[in-house]
Amino acid sequence: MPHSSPESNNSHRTMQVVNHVRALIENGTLQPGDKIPPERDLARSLKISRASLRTGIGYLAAMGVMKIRHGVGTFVADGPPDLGKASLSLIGALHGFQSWQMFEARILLESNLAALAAERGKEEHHAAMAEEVAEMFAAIKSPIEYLIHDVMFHRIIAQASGNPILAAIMETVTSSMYDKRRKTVERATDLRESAEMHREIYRAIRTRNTGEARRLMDEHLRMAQTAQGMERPMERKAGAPTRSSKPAKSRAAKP
Amino acid sequence: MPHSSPESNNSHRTMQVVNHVRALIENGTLQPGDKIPPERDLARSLKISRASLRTGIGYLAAMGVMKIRHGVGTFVADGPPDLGKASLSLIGALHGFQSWQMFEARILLESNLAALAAERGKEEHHAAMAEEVAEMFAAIKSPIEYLIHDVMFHRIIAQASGNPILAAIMETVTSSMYDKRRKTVERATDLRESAEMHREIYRAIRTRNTGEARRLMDEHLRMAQTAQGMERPMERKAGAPTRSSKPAKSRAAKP
DNA sequence: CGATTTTAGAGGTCAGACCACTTCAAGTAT
DNA sequence: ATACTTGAAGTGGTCTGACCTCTAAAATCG
Repeated sequence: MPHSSPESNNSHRTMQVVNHVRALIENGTLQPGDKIPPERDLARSLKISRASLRTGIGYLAAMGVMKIRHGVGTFVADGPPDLGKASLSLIGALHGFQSWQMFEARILLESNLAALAAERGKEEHHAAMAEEVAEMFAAIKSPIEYLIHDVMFHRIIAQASGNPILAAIMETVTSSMYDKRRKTVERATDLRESAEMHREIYRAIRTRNTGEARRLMDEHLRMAQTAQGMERPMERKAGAPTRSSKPAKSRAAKP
Repeated sequence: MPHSSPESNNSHRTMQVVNHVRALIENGTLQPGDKIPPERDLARSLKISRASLRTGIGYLAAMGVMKIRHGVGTFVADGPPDLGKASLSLIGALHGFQSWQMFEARILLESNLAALAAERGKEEHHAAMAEEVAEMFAAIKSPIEYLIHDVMFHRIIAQASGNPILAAIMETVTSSMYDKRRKTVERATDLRESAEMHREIYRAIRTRNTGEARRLMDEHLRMAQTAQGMERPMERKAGAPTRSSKPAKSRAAKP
């Protein structure tokens, strides 16, 4: 399974490291959670300076492919894939992303993910979801703990969708909203009602009612959005937009 | 407007650089396309070594926030935002993303984007789209050039959707498929038919027929998917999945 | 046996020299 | 004059090697 991928930018040595790791990952030598050799050793074996090696590793870490632990070692990332949690936040600042847009993206992604989960979810997923729902009801008194299971529930749905790419995207988007979500949950919204909704969503997915799953998830998230006061603002008639996003001058496709 | 964002990993100095840049971006001092000071100067002004500064800059570059040009300088990224074009490719290799999953994600995103574009698109977008459609018809004989306008057309729709986040995600996904798309287009599919479909999509969006826009985009992309033979494979009854994606737990690394 | 200290190993930072690429202006040939 | 060549300045890329900090596990002490 080839892939080429231009990887336009970056310097020679950096790419050398990235490609080396990529190769190891693709041929199965490196699996999620594995530890890679110490920088000094790896650098020597690749015939490059430790500094350059570090640049490459840093590049991979920035994209969430590697996890560096000071004093311990460098590992291949495991757990739910994401497109680099920090990126959305930075890119967002750069292009002036709005909260309601974040929510819109999340609603769109998750409602469709729920539909896919209803269509393809397996027993193991149903079981895991049921458990999280139960935990939510059990944690109605503890907002912090409730949120953990809430996140888990949505994550399981993403996995159940059978499309890890969409799951990764969702993970990236939701993790960017984690801070605000936490604050909201802490000032005690009606967790009981929230738990009920999750249960309904679970049921729709279990009974493979795709349409209902999508609808319920959509409703659930819109409610959460309202609770955080992040609805899309009124349409402005004219005048300067909050942040112009002009058609972007030429930008010819790559050669 | 604060933002916190945990940014779990990464070392002190790296974050120092990242946050410094982030601050400059957020307070408007740094805008897309701007050039930042030379490494030597910036390093001195931040009171850190050039090596550390470079680590931070590299981190930002990996996420697509900065663009480094050897011998020229380092700039804030401009053009359509993306979540780090390389990341999806790497993460994909790591988690065994399939081509059909990529396409499914793209179809889901773009069909909804088309619907949003139909709902919110402005005259400027309509005009730009019309132009690209015209260019496509004009380039029916030149696959390479056709593709450029094809990409542009979809990109404009993404902009017209009014949600830069979804647009950025789409950009990330589609750019990962660029290679294969190019190969396909080059072995001359019926470009005329393709152009016709784009025109229909354009019309649906212009007339603000959201449902039709979504349907047509969906149809258009499924057709493209079939042309590249990337449909979702038959459902397997039982046995081991191509790549298990179990709930993911511990992290253990064995020395 | 349990708490504390030591130590080995891994990543983080630093300093300064030198290499490679881009630009662009001065110089030279036609 | 015009066009090609050359060279210097500026900027990112890489290298070396020493030293710092953090973690985890082994050694030691109470």
